[in-house]
Amino acid sequence: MKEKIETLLRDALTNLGITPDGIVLEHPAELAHGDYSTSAALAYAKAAQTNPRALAEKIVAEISKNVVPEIESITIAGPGFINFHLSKKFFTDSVVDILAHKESYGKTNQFQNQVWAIEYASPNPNKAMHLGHLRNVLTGVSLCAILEANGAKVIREMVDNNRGIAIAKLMWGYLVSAKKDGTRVTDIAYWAEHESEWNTPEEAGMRPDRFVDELYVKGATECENPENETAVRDLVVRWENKDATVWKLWEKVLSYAYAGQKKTLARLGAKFDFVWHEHEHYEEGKKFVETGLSQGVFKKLEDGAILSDLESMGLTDTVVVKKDGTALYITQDLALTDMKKKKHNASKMIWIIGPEQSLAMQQLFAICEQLGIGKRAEFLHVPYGYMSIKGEGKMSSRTGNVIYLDDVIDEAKEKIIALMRDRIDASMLESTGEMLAHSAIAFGILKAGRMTDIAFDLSDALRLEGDTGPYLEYSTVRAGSVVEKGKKEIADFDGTVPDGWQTTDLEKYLYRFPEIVSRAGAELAPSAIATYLIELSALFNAFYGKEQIVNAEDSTSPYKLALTEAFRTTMKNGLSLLGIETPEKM
RNA sequence: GCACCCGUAGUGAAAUGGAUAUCACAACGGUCUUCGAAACCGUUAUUCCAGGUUCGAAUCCUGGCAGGUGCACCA
Repeated sequence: MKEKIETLLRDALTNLGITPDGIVLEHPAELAHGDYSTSAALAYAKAAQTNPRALAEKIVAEISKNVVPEIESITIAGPGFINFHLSKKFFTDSVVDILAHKESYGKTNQFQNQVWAIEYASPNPNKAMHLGHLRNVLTGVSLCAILEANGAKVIREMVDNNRGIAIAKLMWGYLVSAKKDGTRVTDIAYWAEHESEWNTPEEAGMRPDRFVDELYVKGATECENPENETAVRDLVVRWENKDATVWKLWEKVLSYAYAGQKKTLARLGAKFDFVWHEHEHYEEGKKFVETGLSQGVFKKLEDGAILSDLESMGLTDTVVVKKDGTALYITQDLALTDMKKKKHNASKMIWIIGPEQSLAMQQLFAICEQLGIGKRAEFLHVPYGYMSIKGEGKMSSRTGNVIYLDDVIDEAKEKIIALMRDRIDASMLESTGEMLAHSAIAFGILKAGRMTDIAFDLSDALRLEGDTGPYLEYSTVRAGSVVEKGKKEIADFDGTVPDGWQTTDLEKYLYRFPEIVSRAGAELAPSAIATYLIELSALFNAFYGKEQIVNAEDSTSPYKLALTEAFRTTMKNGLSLLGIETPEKM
C-alpha cells in the first residue's frame, strides 16, 4: 500500500513538472489525520514557486485522476500536509489477511538469503547469572527472533570462557571448602581418590550455579593469601600442561556451572546453535599474531610485547600479545572470529556486548581486516545502554551488590501465582507463572530504547499493571477468551465489511505490524516492537470497553470477533519477537 | 586530555526531521447484577542551556553544562 501511494505521488509530481528526489510518506501521529500522510507539498513548494497549500491542491487533483479503491479520501490539512484515508474494505481485507497468515503474519523478507551469526550472553562459568547479564541475554534473544522474522538465517552463538585464573579459583574453592565433613584439603591427588567425600550441589542443598558462585568467591578470597595464590597459579600451569587430575577437577566444577547456567538461560528463552569453548581455541590466536608480524601488520616493542598498527584505520593501538609472550582476549578473538566465519560463511557477524567494549570491538574488527580474516563492514558490535540498580547505583559483584536472575524471576513468579491461584487450574499455575514472570522482566527491559540507560527498579519490574508484560498478556488472553466464547459467531464472518460498520482505531493499527517488524530489523530495535504492542493493546482494551463483541443481536458481531482474533494473532506474534510466550489462561 | 554513549512531566520511559511531544507509575475523580477491573474513562504536569541549518528541530550541526564509559601488555 505504501509503495502504491508513493508511486501515485511520484507520478503526480512528475506531471506537475517537479522531479521528486525523495518522498516522505508516513503514518501521522494522530489517527484523525489519516492513515498515510506526506509533506511533499511543503518540501517542493519552493521548487514549484508556489505556496505549499496551493501545491498540495494541485497534487491532490493530479492523484484524483486515477481511481484507487483502497483510498477513500484525500484531504489537505495544516500548512499543506496531504492525508490519505484508506477505505473500510482495505482494513477488513487486512484483517482477513492476518487470519489467513496466523503465525507468519508480520514476517518480511528484507534479509532473505542472508546468514547472520550472532554472539550473545556468554556468561563466565564461575558465577551465577545476575542482573548484569539480563539486558544482554534479553536483547540477544529478541534480536535473533526479529532478524529471523525478517528472513535471515540466524545462528545463535555463545562463547564459554572456561579457562584461566578465574576458573582455577573456582577449582580451588571447591577443593578446600566443599568437603562434606568441612575439613580443608589442598591436596588435589587426595580429592581424585576420594571424590565422593565432596559435596554435590544437591547434597549441599543448593542450585548448582549458586554452589559454584559461592565456591568461586571462596577461592577468590583465599587468593588474598599469597601462599594460596601460588597454589592457584600452579593449577593454571598444570591445567595448561594437561595434567589429568587437574582436568578431572576442572571438568567436575564446570559441569556444575553449566548445569546452573543452562537452567537460567532457558528461563530467559536463550537458545544456542553453537557454543565455542575457550579451551579449544585459546592457543590458536598466536598463529595469527605471528603471521601478522611477518606481514608487517604488527610490530614488536623493545620489551617483547606485540602492538597493533591501527593509525591508518583511525583507531588507537592495542597490545595483542603481552611482553611475556602470553595471550590476551584479543589474541584468541582473532582466531575465534576466523573460525566462526569459516564455519558459518556468514554474511554478517554480530557481537551483542556491552558498550564499554566498543573500542576493543572496533580494534578487533580492524585487525581482522588487516589480517584478511574479513571485512570490517561484515562485523557489527551491537551495544546496549547501561543498567544500574535504582537506589543502589552500579552493580558490582566485587562489593557483593549482586542480584541473582533466578531470584528476580522467582520473586515475580510468586507474586503472580498468588494472584492467579483462584482463577486457573492448579496444574497450570507453575508454567503460567513462569511465563508471566519472564514477560514482566523481559518487557520491562526491552521497551526501553536499546541505548537508553536503565535504572532497574525491582518493584517496578515486578509490576503487573500499566506498560508491562503482564498487561500485554492480559489483553491477549482476554481477547482469547472472547473469541472462545464467540466461536460459533466468528464462523459467520464472510470476509466483507458489515453494513453500517465504522472503522475502528484498532483496525488502523493492526495492518502496520509488518512495517514495525521491518523497522525493528533494520534498526536492530526490539523497542519498536514493544512500543507498538503497548499501543495496540491500549486500542484493543478501549475497543473492548466500548463494544460488546459477542452479541447474537448484532450483525457486526462476527466481524468484531474476527477483529479480536486478528488482534490476538498479532499480539502473540509480536510478543514472540521479544522472546515472550503467551499463556492460554491467566 | 582524547574518543564514544546519554540528558524529555515528581518517577520510569516513547517519538523513520513533521501537525496540539506520547505512554505508564505516582496524585486526584469516576466505571464491575451484562464478553475477564492485571481493565476502561477523566484531571494536573515535560524536551539541560545558547547559537545555527530547515517551510518545519526533542531529533541534525557548533559551542557550553551535567551524567556515564573507554583509552596498550586486566578479564
